[in-house]
Formats: sequence, C-alpha cells, structure tokens
Amino acid sequence: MLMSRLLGNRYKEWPADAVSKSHGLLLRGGYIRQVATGIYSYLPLAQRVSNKIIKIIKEEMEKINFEEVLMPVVMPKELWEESGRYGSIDDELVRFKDRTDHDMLLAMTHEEAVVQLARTEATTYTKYPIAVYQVQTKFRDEPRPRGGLIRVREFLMKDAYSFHTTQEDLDECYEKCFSAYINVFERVGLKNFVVVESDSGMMGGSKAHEFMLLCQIGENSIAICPQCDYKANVEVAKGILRDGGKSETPRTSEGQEVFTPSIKTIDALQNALKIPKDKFIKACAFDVQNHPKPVIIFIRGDFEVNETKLRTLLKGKCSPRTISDSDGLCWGFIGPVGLDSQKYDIYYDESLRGATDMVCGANKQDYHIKGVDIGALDVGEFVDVYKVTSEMFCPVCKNAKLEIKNGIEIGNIFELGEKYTKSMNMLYVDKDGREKHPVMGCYGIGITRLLAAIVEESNDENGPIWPVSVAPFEVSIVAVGEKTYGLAKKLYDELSENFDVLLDDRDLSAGVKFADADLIGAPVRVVLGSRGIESGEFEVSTRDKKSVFKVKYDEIKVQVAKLL
RNA sequence: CGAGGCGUAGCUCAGUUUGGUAGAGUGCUUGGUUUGGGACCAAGAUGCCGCAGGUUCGAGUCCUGUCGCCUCGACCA
Repeated sequence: MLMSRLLGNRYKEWPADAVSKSHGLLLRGGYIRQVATGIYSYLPLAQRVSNKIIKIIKEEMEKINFEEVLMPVVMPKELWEESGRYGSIDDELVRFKDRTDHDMLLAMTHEEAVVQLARTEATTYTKYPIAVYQVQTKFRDEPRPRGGLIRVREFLMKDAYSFHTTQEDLDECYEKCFSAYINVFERVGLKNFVVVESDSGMMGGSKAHEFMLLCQIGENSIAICPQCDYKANVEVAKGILRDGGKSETPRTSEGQEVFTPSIKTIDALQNALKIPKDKFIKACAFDVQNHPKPVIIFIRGDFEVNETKLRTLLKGKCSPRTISDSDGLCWGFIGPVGLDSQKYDIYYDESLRGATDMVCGANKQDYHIKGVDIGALDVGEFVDVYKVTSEMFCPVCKNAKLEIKNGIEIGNIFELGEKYTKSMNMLYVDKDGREKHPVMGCYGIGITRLLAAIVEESNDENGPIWPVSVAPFEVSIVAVGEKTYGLAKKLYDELSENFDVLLDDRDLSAGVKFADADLIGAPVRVVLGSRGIESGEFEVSTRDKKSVFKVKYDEIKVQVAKLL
C-alpha cells in the first residue's frame, strides 16, 4: 500500500471527546470516525486490523469444527415472541415496522435465529452435534455507549452456537471453545487477559465464563486470588470474611434499645456509638420484578448488596426502593427484630451468619438495638447477595485476600441448556424414538471491542503498538528525502513479495512521516534516508523502539523477516 | 432515565461576562526553500457560530424551546 493512497487523515491534537487511549489513538490515527453516539465508520486501517482478527478467529473456530453461517440482522417480531424476549427486553432492542406495517427488529444477538435455522435442519439425533458461527453486525441500543469502541451500539461480533443431545457433549464443546478462545486472545497478542466465572443471566444456564482484558478503564470488576486460580466477576464472586464475629453458641438475647436521634446511616452510627461498621446490621430495600412485597435485605454494615446476585436469586429485575410512608417502614431505623414477615420479603445475607452482639434498627423512629445475636432471630436460610470486597479472602484457597481489578470483557462462553430450545420448541427424535429438546451453548467475541482492547493494552504516546498478527501493515518504509524515493520503491516491491508493506511515498518532511508511521503502528520500520545512501547502512527498527539495527541494503529483507 | 458539561473552520480552541463587520493555532490549496522526529517563507481558500422561535435598529453573545455530543450514575440477555 502506498501512503499517498491510504484513506484517512491523521492529526496531532488529542480529540476533545476521547477519554480512553484506544479511542483517542484510533481517532488520531484515522482508523475510525464517529457517525452517531456509539456508531462508527471503520476506515481502511481499522478494517485491515479487523480482518486480521477475524481470520484468526475463523481459523480457531474451524479447528474445533464450527461451520460458518450468516444470519440476518433484521428479523420479524414473531421469532422473538417465541423465545419471550420480544416482551422481556426493553429499549435495548430496536423495533420498527417495515413497509407492510409488519413489526421488525434489529438483532442484538442470534439465539432465536440460530434455533429457527437449526430446528428444521436437525430433526434427528444423527445430525448432532451442530456447531455454527458467524461474524456479523449486532445492534444494541445501549443506554450509555462510552470509551470509543469499548462500548458501542453497533458492533461486529463473532457469535457461535452449538446444539447437543447430551449435557456431556455440550460440556465437551464448551471446553473446546474455552481453549479456542484462549488461542485467539493469545494469537492477537493480548498479554494480560484472564478467564473469570461469570453471571449466567437470570434465566438459567449452568456455566458461564468471561474473558477479560485486565485494564484500568475496564467496566467490569473482577475478584482475583493472588495465590490460587480463583477468578470471578464480582457479579458472582464469593469471598470469605475474616472473622465476622462468629460464635458457636449464640446467645438468645434480642438486645436493648439505644436512643439514636436522627442517626440513620452506618457512618453516622459508627461515629455516634463508637462501634465498628461490621457490627451493624444494615437494611436495604428493593423493588423486585414479580415480587409484590418490598424486599428487605439485611447485610453486615460494611458490605453492599450486589444487585446482580439479587436479581439471579429472586429471578427478577431489581432496583433500590424508595421507602414511602405506606410501607410502614421507619427509614434509617429498619431492623430484623419485630419486623412483620407477612408484609415484607425478608432475606439475610451470608455476611450475617453467626454474627453476635450486633446493632440494628429498632423499627422505631430514633432508636436502634444493641446486643443482637443473629442466632436469636428466625432467619431461615442465609442468601448470598453481598458484593465481594478486597477485604475478603479467597473462597477456594482461603489463604489470600482477594484483589479487585477492572477488566474489559472481550469474550464469553455460556451454557444455555434448554432455555431456547424449549421455549422455541426445537425437537429431535432420539435413538429411542422419543422427541427431545437439544441442549445449547453460545460463545461470543466482540471483534470491534477486541480491536480497541488491543490498542488499550499496547500503545505509547505516539500511537498503537500493534502485535504482528493483527497490525494493519507489517512493515512501513519511511523514505526521507527525494534522493531516496527510487530506492524506496525498489525496496517496497521486494518486500511486498513476502510482507504487508506500507510505503510512505509522500513528499513531506521527515517528522511528519515518522509521526504518521507511529500512529499506523506497523511493528517493523525501515528508514531510507540520505544518510543511509551515503553510508550504505539503513535503519531497521521495531515500533516498540526496543530494537534498532543498521544494515546494508541487501540485508534489509533478512532483518525484517527476523523481526516479524 | 437522573445529575453535570459542551456545541464557533477538517482538528484543538478563543470570542459569550458588558449585543456593534467571524478569530487564532494546526490542517488544507498554490509557489519556493527544505528533508532523521509534526521544518521555514510567501500567497490563498475554508464558517447557516447545532437548529427553530423571540427580544433588539442590530444577536455567536440575551430569552424560550429543541436537537446533538461528552462525562458520572441507573442499565447492560
């Protein structure tokens, strides 16, 4: 490719709207342009990277016997009514009418489409397993896109789906995808990625993992044990409390009232009573879908309720409840002692198990109760709804405190079981002549986001530092000075036989060419300058600036090959 | 959806307080000098000042509405 023909302007200033490194550098380098919030056009540079990522993904998917298909972006609403998602997904799903006034939608994922496809093709057990994938545009009308390509509304995704007649077969496929994904992320040059246990969604699925690039700007929080292999999205992460005031023989006391005028928060109570936060029982109220009564969660004072865990537990969307007078609750003074279990759905978090000598609200304005033992209350089952913190110990090895880190989700794998095959009535005839629902898995990689994630991990102030495997160009030739142009063209022709080469053939000053070369980020750079013509030695260097070689013209090709 | 901020040249931004001929840098075009880290000189082009109303002799500037974009939160199958 000749630089003079490459579409896309580069510029020096940091774009005003760019917050993340990848966003700013991709804009500055002429890779992407924004069309609307969360919607971008991809210029040749980005498309080249994207294509290289796709090639790697395809190779890995074919290796584990997935077949490529292509499903539609636009679907009729009936298909999504079958699965129930037409009604259950809100504004994130874009709906519209076609010219005949038929209700249509833009696919945000393809479970419905793939079931519709597979169910007519796979009516007998002999056709199984089925494993297909596609690379295709998804549209999700996200409430808040952000960070350039990190979170967008329209994006390119590789999504794969598999159908099996047995759980064992699904498990095996799941493991294969797991390994294939690790291969993909290693091959595109990511270093700091991890696989974490993840939320399988509120409607089931037994197993789910997310692939996360550890990164400051990541939107996901991950709990990681520094001593063993435990890694989990905080949405599902567990942790062990250091002591929690456990007692084998709880007293039966229900405590004594203390006067706490207008002291409603844990912080204020801690100050007023000189008692540490972990000795309080905090009450949190939620509205939960399909739960007519207010849901009250009691949790240790120093912890927060994890709404994802709560949603999974109660099988419904939840949001913090604003306490009103009609609730009969004394806001700021809610406690488990004497609370009417008929009027509220009451749950106790794990963090309170065995806790003694606690302080809680008295359900009476301006009063709390001291000396409450959980053992004395009619608690029933404890539930796991706490948000894990870095004060907790690893639930597996129990040796080390968990670390909480940020991550960008670049892929996920998911066992869906019969969720869609049942609701959409996908059946096959088994060996025994009976009709059964196959079990299903789905496996996604966000290609666009992966592209941004690679830049996020590998860059310097001058631009992206692309790994060789996905770089838009492998070699860039910078010709400095008119005298070198002829030689540069010759070298370009020679190198192009074996490599993806960009020649900067523009008649511009050296500084501009170097700056642009950095923004394009080819891993190897060859500089042909007048100095070289005089001395007979030319510079071959790597984009990360770690290696610089001076070689004779005839050796350039060999040196370049060594570096790639 | 809640809170905050910003819309002026391709890009980064002044100008808005106090209404009076549309600005700078960079980029772009042309010519010349240059050529190892965004070089220099000269000439030039580029604007519905987001949009619509209103106030005014006069609005980029004041008022009302609206749209777009960014950040934080909510949400994220």
